[in-house]
Amino acid sequence: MQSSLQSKKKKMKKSSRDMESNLPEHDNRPCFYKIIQVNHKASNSLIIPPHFVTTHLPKRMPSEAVLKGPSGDCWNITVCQQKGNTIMQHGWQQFYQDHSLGDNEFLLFRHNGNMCFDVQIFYKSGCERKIVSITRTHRDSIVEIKEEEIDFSKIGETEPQVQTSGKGKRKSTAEKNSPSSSRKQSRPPAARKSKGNLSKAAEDFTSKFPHFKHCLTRANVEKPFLLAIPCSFVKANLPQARREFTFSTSKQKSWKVTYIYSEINKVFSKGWRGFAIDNKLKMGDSCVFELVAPQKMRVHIFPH
DNA sequence: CAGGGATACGACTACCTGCG
DNA sequence: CGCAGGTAGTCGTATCCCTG
Repeated sequence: MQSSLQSKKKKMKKSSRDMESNLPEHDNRPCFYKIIQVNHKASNSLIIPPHFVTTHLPKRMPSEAVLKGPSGDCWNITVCQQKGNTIMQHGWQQFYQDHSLGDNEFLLFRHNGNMCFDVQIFYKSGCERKIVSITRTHRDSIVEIKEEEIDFSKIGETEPQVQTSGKGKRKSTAEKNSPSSSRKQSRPPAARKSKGNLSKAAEDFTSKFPHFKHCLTRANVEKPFLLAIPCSFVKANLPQARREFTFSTSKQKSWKVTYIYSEINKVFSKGWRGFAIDNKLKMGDSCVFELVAPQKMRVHIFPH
């Protein structure tokens, strides 16, 4: 008991060290923040806090500002005066859309001088967004992929190699436990054991985009049609809030799929059913889910 | 280094709600 | 009423990490 407490303390110390290491050192640049409220106004323009304008911006303010996103790409924004406020207008909408800003997300604007701002984006949980925009780089990459246009059906024809899980060095709990576990018996044996059965093509798949691989289970392709998302992927790349994603495959078609975030489950639900049916997904098929943009998922299907 | 406890995560079921 | 969507909870498995 005590040992587990100690390990927890160690983990906490480690995570706090990690957090500290991410903090900018002695950043004295003037800054202001904005919390995004999803509405028509927020997506069209952004008011720069008047106090920030008077204290940090030149009186003869240029009519253009530059926002440098977390990706390093820049957006040119028109700055104008409206009803006594200084607002970012033309160009802001593009920045807003490219970053798919969501409700209660937090933006930190650091002024580098010359109306140039570094922008950091944080989820409402307080964690910084790392994957943030369809930047030029990303757009280029998407184009690259389109140009390559891999023929997935051909890849699927390659002999699917069933990967022996072999991860656990020790005896699994299942082996240790008696086979008469009531819960275990209540489930069809085929419903499990899907893990580690990714096809060779799926195993070999690599991408410059964040992605996760998944071998489809019964629950993915039959009622209740849910697709669980690995927590590690959620933590690293997805918002801690419900979002509508656009799923696409190599066949120039897209589906709207709702991503549901809760303390217990992180799943794709609404819309996934349609996607699974339209693509004739079956238990045992391997899929790679590639996050090519904040709310755009490209799905590579490798038939079993 | 092996064994075992603790824990995180994935898979699944059950149940509720809303809508046609 | 049936179906689809959404949520909460349970259980099994994999993995981490401590101990001997």
